[in-house]
Amino acid sequence: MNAETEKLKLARDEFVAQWGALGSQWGINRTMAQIHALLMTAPEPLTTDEVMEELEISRGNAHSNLKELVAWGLLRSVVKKGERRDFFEAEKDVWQIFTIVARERKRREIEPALAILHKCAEVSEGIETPEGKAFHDQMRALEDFVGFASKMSDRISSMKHGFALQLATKLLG
Amino acid sequence: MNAETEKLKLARDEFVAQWGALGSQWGINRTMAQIHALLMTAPEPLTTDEVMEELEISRGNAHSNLKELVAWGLLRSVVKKGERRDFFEAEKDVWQIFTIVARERKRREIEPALAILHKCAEVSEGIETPEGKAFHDQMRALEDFVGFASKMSDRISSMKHGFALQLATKLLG
DNA sequence: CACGTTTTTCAGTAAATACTGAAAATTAAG
DNA sequence: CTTAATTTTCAGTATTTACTGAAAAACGTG
Repeated sequence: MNAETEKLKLARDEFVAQWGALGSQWGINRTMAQIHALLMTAPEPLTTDEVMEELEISRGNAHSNLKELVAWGLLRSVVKKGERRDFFEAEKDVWQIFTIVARERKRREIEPALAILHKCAEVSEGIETPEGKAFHDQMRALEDFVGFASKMSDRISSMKHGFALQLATKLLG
Repeated sequence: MNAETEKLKLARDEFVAQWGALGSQWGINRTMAQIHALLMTAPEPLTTDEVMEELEISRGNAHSNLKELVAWGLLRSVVKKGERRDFFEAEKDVWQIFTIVARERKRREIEPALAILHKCAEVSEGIETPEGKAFHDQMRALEDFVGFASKMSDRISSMKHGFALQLATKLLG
């Protein structure tokens, strides 16, 4: 292996390791983030066994995290002609990755929050004590804000990359 | 206790419990989210002992999570005249809460990611193999996007609530 | 359908994270 | 300085979450 290939391997290993560590900060588990990093920087789709070997993890672990990533839409499973095994490839387009993550976070974080806030605003409607009014108002304010953020997220996610960029540039200017 | 007060207590307990459960989905621990919910809906600042009693948690637990929330800027510790104990009150303004959370997430999630991406783009600069070029390009694309998102976050967070709302409304219209 | 290959499941275990409770440190007031 | 109130620390423990490895199921081929 020549010097350049060696250098690339080191950089890529670094990326995989660090991206995995970052995953913990986000709600994502380390292995899942590592697999994502590995496949985002893989020239070709990989099999489960290749992922297992590269990251030194068990089959069960590789399998469940690959499935999870496919469920998110961050990976696709592809079939190669004359091959029985599944291959996995990552979505590499940054705007696509962003919209997928935004949509998933909305589903898992925003929508449940909205449901709670709505219910609490509902049941505290019409309580006449000052404390009751304050609670109700606080729930409504939170509900309105989160609902608004949710709509924003949808709008931006459904934009074409170029349009979002143009709009954002205007915002930053 | 009359019917209305009872109803409010139930609604508030529900909110605290559910907000805590949601916390897990985010990277935040359950107790921290519960304390935040409790104080966001408290008519008056509370002491550590009151938080302990309300949530049935230990002193150590209450203490460390209160400190963490103060560090985030989501709680303030206030002194009452003639009282030795610390009281804690929550920031209740939704726009303030949003900017605090956005700033903290940026610091903990975006900035470390940027550092990694920048370093990996750096060290893979100039590798002449196709794989090296592809890796470098991917790192740059990610770095650019994340850097851009970071700037956007700053801009929006530093806006006045009214202005952000107005701008967003235009965006949604 | 029988057999090798690949995927999926899951009970048991390991690792990471959060919590308790009591002791130590700090603070304020006489 | 002494004492009592309060805050902080932290070793030990509990809980949650993630991982392993092997067995079972599903798949595809002759």
